[in-house]
Amino acid sequence: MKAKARTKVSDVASRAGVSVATVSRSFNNPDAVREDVRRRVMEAAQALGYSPNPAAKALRMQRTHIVGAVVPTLDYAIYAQMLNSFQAAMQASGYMVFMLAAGFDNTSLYEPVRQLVDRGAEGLLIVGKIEDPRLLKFLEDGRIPTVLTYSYLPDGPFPSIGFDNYAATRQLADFLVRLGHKHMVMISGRTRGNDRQQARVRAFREAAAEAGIAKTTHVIERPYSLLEGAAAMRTIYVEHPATTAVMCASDVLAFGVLSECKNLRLNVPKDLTVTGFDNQDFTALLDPPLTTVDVPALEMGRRSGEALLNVINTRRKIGSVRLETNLIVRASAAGVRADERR
Amino acid sequence: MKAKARTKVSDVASRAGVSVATVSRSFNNPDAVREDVRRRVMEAAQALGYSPNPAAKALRMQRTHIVGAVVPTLDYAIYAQMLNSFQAAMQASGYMVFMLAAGFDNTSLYEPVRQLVDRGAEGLLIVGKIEDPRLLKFLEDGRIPTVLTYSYLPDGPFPSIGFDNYAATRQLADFLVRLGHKHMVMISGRTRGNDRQQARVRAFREAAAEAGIAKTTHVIERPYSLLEGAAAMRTIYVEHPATTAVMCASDVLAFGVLSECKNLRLNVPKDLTVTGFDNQDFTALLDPPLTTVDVPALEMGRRSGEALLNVINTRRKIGSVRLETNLIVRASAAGVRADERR
DNA sequence: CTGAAAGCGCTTACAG
DNA sequence: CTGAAAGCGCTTACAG
Repeated sequence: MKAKARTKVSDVASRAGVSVATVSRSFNNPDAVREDVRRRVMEAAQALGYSPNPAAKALRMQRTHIVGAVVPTLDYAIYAQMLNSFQAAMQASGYMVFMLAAGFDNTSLYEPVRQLVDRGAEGLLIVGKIEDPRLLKFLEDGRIPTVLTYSYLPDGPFPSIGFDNYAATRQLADFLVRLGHKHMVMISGRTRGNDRQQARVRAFREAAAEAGIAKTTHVIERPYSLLEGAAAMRTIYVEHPATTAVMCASDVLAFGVLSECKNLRLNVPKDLTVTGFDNQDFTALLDPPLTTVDVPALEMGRRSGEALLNVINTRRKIGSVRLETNLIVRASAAGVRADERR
Repeated sequence: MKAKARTKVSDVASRAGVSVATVSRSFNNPDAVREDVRRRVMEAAQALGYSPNPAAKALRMQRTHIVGAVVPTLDYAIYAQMLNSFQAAMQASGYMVFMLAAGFDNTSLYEPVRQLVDRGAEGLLIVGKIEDPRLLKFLEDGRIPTVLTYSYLPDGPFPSIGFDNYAATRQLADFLVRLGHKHMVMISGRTRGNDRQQARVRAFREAAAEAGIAKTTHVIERPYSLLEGAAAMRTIYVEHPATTAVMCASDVLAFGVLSECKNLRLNVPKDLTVTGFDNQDFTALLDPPLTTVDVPALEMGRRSGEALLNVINTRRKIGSVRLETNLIVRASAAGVRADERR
């Protein structure tokens, strides 16, 4: 068993009794071909199951119609959704996408991204701020069309389609402060090479500082996972027993926390307020339903696709877009009991 | 701003003072080049940041080193995990992957898969049995290396790396029968064009038939989603009030069922036994922890990658691989109370 | 061990 | 409106 030879322009040309130039024109510039000739060509192509060789086409046109998408992981609903809608947008415009799961740390992205470009990616979608100077230089020197997403970064060298991680987190933290919480812990994701997490931690700390409760608030850094959320909750229970609110940087961490609260016989929200981030579908069905922040994953993916196409086609600098987030208040967050207002 | 011209073999050649043939050989057949010459070439390439044009290489070699992966959706942990490990395996061997989310119905896969091949995919990974005759003919006529996954299909035209959906479901159903359940409902995913779901439904029905309880068992078909699981549970509560066990074809459906049970004041497992499928990480943290079936997603992805590489490189027919699943018994499943053993 | 040349399958400027 | 020919950037059989 061996690969069958693909039919090529010359096959179609001889079957239709025309030159290869005419076959090519029939596909790419149909108006330049007499109608009956074009029809004959198309019939021949159809009969032979012809489709142009993408490598030959790419070599000749200097366009691969491939882009690369760099996400932290596929195994997290927000990124999967984003990628789904990005992919759909690109495919609708005739682009294919190479997907790369590169982890959450953006400080050593050069090698993997370089590989994407070497393999033909004409443009790139990258989640978060680029923290790797080599990569930055490579993209700028090579003038590689690049769009960042997830973070809104209006001052950077590349357009970004994202939301304000600081503002969204700050809104939630301020909300908890107003509910009377003075002993709060934030469970953040890994902050190394991750501007989104850094912004969230900063928002939490500054909210606490401005409320005058910096001394009674803490940040615990953990990888995103259910089990890590649960483990972090046990740590909080032991090391910060006065805590009345736990703010998680992701719904998955919060799910773990909620589950551990059951083991610890802590009632949420009576004994403890818990919040998440992302508004994943399961949050509404947790017990109690989770207060969280709605993030426009599908819209980010779609609009990032449009933006990237724009940059690729026009080669012009375009502006960043700041998408809205929404605080979703559900039963897992409530005010502090009078006797806890120390 | 315009794209910068990429450096090409001839640039490296002139900088190193050799012919393009020698540059090419230095990369692809280093032993055929004198050591000092090769070093000079490599230094020149390094200095210029050279990497071979993939389109030119693909055209000349008639190899794109691209494969396509067709999954139902990215937004479901099992497929995301599978794709992650498939991708890693392919990348390790120098292959890039075009990803395609094509939905759960395999009866009209021809167009999207054809696009993958037209865009250069040399081989394909497809989740589940192919139910589209046009696609089958296209793949067989074109001798396109193809590996199926998720389903174990030893008798089909393509090798498969998957598990026995019938056996896994049957094991679970028989387990519930032994616990004394006589009024069972299965919430299955959509069965149209989906051999995995069909096998699971068949396993459930045959288990019930052999236990002599076919008349008191039912199947409800719903899309995979939390909310659909919850909605299905309300339907069961109203239309099949005698039900003592609900078998869900996915953990996500079961999560929805569990959540709805809380609203309905049904205690699981005292009033109702609930089971899932896939052993997603959250199942252990549900309240109560969910009885489910562990599916080897990562192993499927990795081994499918190895199998596909094997077919691409050797062009030989290879055998299918049947992976093991494990019944994970947790608190959500228990025997029927004496007064319910009607 | 090295180089000149052919050719992979396209598209398009040029000539008619 | 159509065709002959050049050329995109590689690799490799061939000659030396």
